[in-house]
Order: sequence, then C-alpha cells, then structure tokens
Amino acid sequence: MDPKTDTRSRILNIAEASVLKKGFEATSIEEIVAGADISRGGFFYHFKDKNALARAMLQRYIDAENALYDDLFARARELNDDPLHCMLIGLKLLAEMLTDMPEGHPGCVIAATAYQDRLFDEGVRDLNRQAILGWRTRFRGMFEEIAAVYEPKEPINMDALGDMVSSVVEGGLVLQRALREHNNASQQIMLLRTYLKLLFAQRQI
Amino acid sequence: MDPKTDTRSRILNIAEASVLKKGFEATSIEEIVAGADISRGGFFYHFKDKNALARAMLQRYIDAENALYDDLFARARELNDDPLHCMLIGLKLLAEMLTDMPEGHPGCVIAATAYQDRLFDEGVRDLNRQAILGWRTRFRGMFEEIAAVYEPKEPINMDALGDMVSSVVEGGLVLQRALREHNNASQQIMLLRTYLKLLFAQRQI
DNA sequence: TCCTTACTGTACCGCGAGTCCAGTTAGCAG
DNA sequence: CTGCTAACTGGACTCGCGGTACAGTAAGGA
Repeated sequence: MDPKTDTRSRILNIAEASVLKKGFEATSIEEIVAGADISRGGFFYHFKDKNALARAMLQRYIDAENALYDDLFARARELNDDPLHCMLIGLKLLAEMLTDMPEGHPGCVIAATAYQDRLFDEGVRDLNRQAILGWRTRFRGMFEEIAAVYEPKEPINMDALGDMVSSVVEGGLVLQRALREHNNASQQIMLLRTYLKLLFAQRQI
Repeated sequence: MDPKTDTRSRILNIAEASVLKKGFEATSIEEIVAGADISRGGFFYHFKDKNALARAMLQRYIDAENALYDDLFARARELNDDPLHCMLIGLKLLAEMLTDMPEGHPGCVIAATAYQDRLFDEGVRDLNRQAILGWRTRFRGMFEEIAAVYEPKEPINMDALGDMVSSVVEGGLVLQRALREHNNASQQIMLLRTYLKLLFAQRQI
C-alpha cells in the first residue's frame, strides 16, 4: 500500500508492461524511473543492474506461467479424470486463452531471453533453462500417465514429447510476433492436440 | 577477387560469422571493421546503418534457407515420388542436417529478428514476414498434394499445418538455444514427421 | 538519540551508433 | 595528361544508455 515500501513492485510492474510491449532492450532505465516516479539512484538501490531486473522479471513470469499451467490442468482434471482427455481439454483451454488475448500473447520472455545472449548474464540464462526443464518434466509426466492407459501408435521419445508443448508454444509465438498475426500460437497448440489424439486415442490398454 | 571490389561481401561474411556466434546486438561495427580490415567510414560507405546490414544479412539467410529446402525436397523427390513419402524423407533429411551441425544450428535469425523490435526497422521485419509467409505457402502446397492422395484422418487447417514446419523448427531452436542442448530442433522435426505419418498414412484415396 | 532503510540529485565515465567531412588512391574516359 | 568518380581513410564530434560514486535527507523504530 505505502508507495514507499512497494517501490520494487512498482518498478517491476512498469518494467514488465514496457518490456512486453517493446522488448527488454528497448526499455531504458530512464523510462522505468519516469514511469515509477523515482530517481535513477532509486532504481539502482533496488536492482544492482539491468540483469538483476531481468532476473526478477523472469522469475515472476515463470512463476505466473507455472501457476497458469497448474490452474489450467487442474480445471481440465475436474472436467475429465482420464489423463488423455484431461490433456486434450487442458490444451484446448490453453489455446482459447491465447486467442482471447486481444493483443496476442505478450511474446514469451523465454525466447526473448534466449536470443539476446550478450544482454543477460549466466543467472538469467540459468533461470530460463530451469523453467524449460521444469515444463519438460511436467508434461513428460502427464504423457507417461497417458501412455500407461493408451499405447502410443508410434514409438515416441517422451522427453522430446514433453518438450513439444513448450516448443509448439514458443514456435507459435515466434510466428505470431514475426507475422504480426495473433492466433498462430493457438492454432499450433490445436495441431498438437490433434497429434496427441491420433497418437494415443482408440487403443486403450 | 580484388579485395577492394568485394569489400561489401567481406563485411557480410565477417558480420555473419560474428552474428551467428554472438547475436546481432553483440556484434559491434567496431569489430566488423577490424575483422574486414577497413575503417568505420568504409563500413558506412557500404551500409548506411546497422539496419541496412541486417537487411542484407537477413536476405542472404532467407535465400540460403530457401535453397536448402529446394535442394532437400528435390533429393527427397528423387528417392520417392509419392508426395507423403517425399515429405517424410525430406523432414528426415532436415532433421539429420540439424543433428550433423556440431555447434547446433546457428539459431534461426528469424526468431532473433522477431524478438528485437527496437533494433530493427520496418524493412527488416517485413523481410522476415515475407520469408515465413513464403514457407507457409511452400509447405501448404506440399500438404495439399499429400491430402489429394491420402485423406487426413482429422480435419486440418492447411495454413496452420504449413506454418507448423517453420513453427517446429523455430520452437526447437528456441529450446536448443535456451537449454544449450543441440538436438532439440531435430527431435521436434522427427515428432512432426510422426505426426504426418499418423495424420495421412494408411488411407490412400 | 542513533541507526537503518529508502531513497534524491548530481556529476561523471565508457561504449557503441551514427554524422560530417576533408583528404587520398586507383581506374577509366576523353 | 587531365579530370572525374568510386572506394575508401582518419579523425573529430554528438547522443543515448548503462553504470558508478557519493553526499545528503526524510521517516521510522530500538
């Protein structure tokens, strides 16, 4: 509440809005401090440099994304207890969520970070890495549950399949950003959904 | 031959090597001119600014990528005249090609460009856009040929399916770059290959 | 009263992009 | 041989941005 005590959060909010709109590099410290109504000195009091800001933002983003996945698949699970159908519903929900964002998804920070090596230090890149590995584990687990019930029609590398969710989202977001269209990511997720239907369905063990 | 007359190409070569290794932003004009053994003035004689350099490099990259696809699928066609099998062979060749690169693929310039809005002007972004739209058309055409012979087992948006090739490559490269692994892109392409097998095979019209 | 937290404000540095411009060198055209 | 142009060199300079340094201050608790 007290504007003095939550300056750090205010900085993060302002920075996040600007970074999602224009990219990290395009967001100058100057404009952050202007938006948060503090001095440059104040900024560096909270973050020793731009990398510290990046780390904090990335951590926030990853936490939000994880919470989103938790929520999405929890809701899917309520609707259907079967692991395959739960996954299919979850992906549908994810696709819908991406379509509903009028501006399109803010363009995953993961890719932005991956493609700006120099700008970020090892800590930032490591956060990034851990997040992706976390998603790999999450989805591989779900796919293994599915495979325990439905025999896959083709042999599949489960790690790669786990990665495919992130990969499809990231790839879709790259297209979306480059093409300035707004539903590529959601379309690609729907294609992945079809893939999983073909791969697992109709051969219950 | 004459070092004086092909300075422009020399600049592009030096710049490309450095950009693929460290990223566009991390490549300073200073180091390009040092590598090409010219002066800063000489650089700006050939390229009015860094954007002009980016445009030239991107165009080169896109041309090379298109030539690669032409070659790959031409070779695949020689091996098998059926459109589905041609596609499957082509994707296998592509995956192998990506694995064979010891350093991994140079990390597609498309994504790098998409995620650095401020750095590039409209011209660069438009080149990027046209390239992806070109690949959409290319692959949609191939998928339509396949669909004329093999009825897809699930209804499919052909534009999205065309995009899926680029999307899977881009997504895989993002993972690869973020994880510092080296075969994610090729694995994702192999998954796409399996997808197409499941979607089209065994239902010849 | 003293210490700490959370700043403000100002001055300053280095780096890289980009500009300007005067001068040089090589080659070709008349 | 003259003159013109392309392809530079070299140096000085501006600007924005990240980052440093540090002195001072206002507010709140022990």
